Amino acid sequence: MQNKELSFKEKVIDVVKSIPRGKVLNYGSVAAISGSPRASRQVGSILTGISGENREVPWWRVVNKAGYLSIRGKLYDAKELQMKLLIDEGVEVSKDYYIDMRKYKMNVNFS
DNA sequence: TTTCCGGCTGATT
DNA sequence: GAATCAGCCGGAA
Repeated sequence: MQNKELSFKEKVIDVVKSIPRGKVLNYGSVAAISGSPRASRQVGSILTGISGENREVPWWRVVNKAGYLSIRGKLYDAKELQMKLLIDEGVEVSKDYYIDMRKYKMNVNFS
């Protein structure tokens, strides 16, 4: 462990854990807060590693900008779980896996 | 170090 | 909001 600071992966996890219940955040914002506004894809890749194994991180509150549950590949089955969890928190999710993030997206403030 | 891949984003349409 | 194209970025092999 040579990095004095948290790795990008750790930062992303920390940000996702800070997302309040009933709110959602897009990958771009999480990536930006983590230090790389263009590394949105990495965020998704990292979330893949915590989903199914780590329940302390509300990865289901992270969606893409279009409000779509962008889960693909391995987590394809988790897509239904994500929708269920979001609805349980009060977030409206369409049967087509789309979220009204215009109302549920968390306000990110750049200090 | 180079190469590849991936839960994306922005600009257009 | 939805579909298509091209560009970015970090981690693993």
